[in-house]
Amino acid sequence: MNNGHPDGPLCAFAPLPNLPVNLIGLADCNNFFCSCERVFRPDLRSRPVVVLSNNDGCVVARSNESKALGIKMGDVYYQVRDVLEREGVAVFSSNYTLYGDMSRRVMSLLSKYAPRIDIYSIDEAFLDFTGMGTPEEILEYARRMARHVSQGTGIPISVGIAATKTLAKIASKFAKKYPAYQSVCMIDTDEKRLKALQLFDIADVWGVGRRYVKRLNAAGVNTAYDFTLKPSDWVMRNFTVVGLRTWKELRGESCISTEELPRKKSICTSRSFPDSGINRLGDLEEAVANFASQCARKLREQRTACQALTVFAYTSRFRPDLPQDYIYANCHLPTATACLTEIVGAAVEAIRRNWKSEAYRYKKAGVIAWNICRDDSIQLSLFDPRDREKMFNLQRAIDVVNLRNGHNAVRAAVQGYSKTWHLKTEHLSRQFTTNMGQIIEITT
DNA sequence: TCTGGGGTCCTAGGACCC
DNA sequence: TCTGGGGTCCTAGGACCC
Repeated sequence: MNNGHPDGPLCAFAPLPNLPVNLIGLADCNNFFCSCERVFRPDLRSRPVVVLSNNDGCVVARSNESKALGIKMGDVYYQVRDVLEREGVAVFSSNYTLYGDMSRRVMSLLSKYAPRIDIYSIDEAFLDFTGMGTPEEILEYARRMARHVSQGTGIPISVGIAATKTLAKIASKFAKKYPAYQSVCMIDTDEKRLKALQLFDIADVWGVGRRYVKRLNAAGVNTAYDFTLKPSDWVMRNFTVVGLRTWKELRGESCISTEELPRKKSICTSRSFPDSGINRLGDLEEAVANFASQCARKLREQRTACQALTVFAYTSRFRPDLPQDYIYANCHLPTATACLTEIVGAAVEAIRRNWKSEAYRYKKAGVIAWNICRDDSIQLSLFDPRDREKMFNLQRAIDVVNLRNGHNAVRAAVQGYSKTWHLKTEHLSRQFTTNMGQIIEITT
């Protein structure tokens, strides 16, 4: 293939010779959060449903009926509340405990269908179908998989299959949109690929966000097909290697790896505060201490430790009438750690050091742990005054106690109990699948 | 009154070294 | 008085994803 200056579509898209044909599947749960809520509320099966973000801030998931009513992703709840009420939409606060557990069930069923599965997000996974049969066989196989997941969990899924991840994403959107595909759409020939790209808006391509769309439209690119006609050096110049990867993937050249996801490189816990935010140092310390404690727990869960922390807090940009401020504090730890007391201590110290005054109302704050390494290969420091082994044992004892008695049964004092900064969740469903006390009841 | 949370990757530019 | 150039590392910021 000449590098980026196609003479014409057919020539440009001739399949590469002598390369094995990959077939990558993308299984995507339909309207995942809404579907999770519906599993336990069959009365909602044909009623519109929406799920709200933390603090009941905005709409983050919509059932098809809600989409048809014109409810948009990201709509601000208080601005659409009247419409939702008028139309009889069932409204839920985010119930991540429930969604996480349902996700595990879906993924566990999917993993029975492919030798390699790459869980990309809470509701999506890539499956490697390469070499598992003829395209027709794989199509049938994937349809069986989709039926199995839907029967086994109550969550409907759509599957796209193609030579690259980006094309598989496109295929899955077709599968979701047109019932005739019976939940699975496969792009296995160049002819189908060209047709799909011509029908596909560039704005909906994986890896193309709002900023890119603006620039692409200005350059006359409106469909995914238009983009593939641009020369590669133009793509490189304007959209860096990131855009070039997408360009190649659309042309059928796989370059987004299907390797297993590595351990996380950063771990973040952050929240918005209800109402207009908090302005007392004590409250902010308490919130930051709890975020830090959660980061430490996530680090230990994946058996890692971190050597740097960032603590941030900022005021609401939607309130220009209030004074604006942004606290951003980095701190490095002498030795990598996942120990509650150390991480909470460092985070609280950082926020104290950067505190300005009660004139600011902080709307959101968070803690990011980074410089992460495995906990079995921590580089020790010669000048470390602490007894590492003792701290490690203490942490393990705390974890054991908390496992039996709940997350924060043993906590740092500064984590407190005041909860002035806690989330608003006025429409929370129960923890049907993870809490014996909230298990579903059948009444006759 | 009320506007989410948790990630990754890439690049530009400054600091620093030889 | 004259004051280089190339490499590497780190960080902030911008873009993207769900």
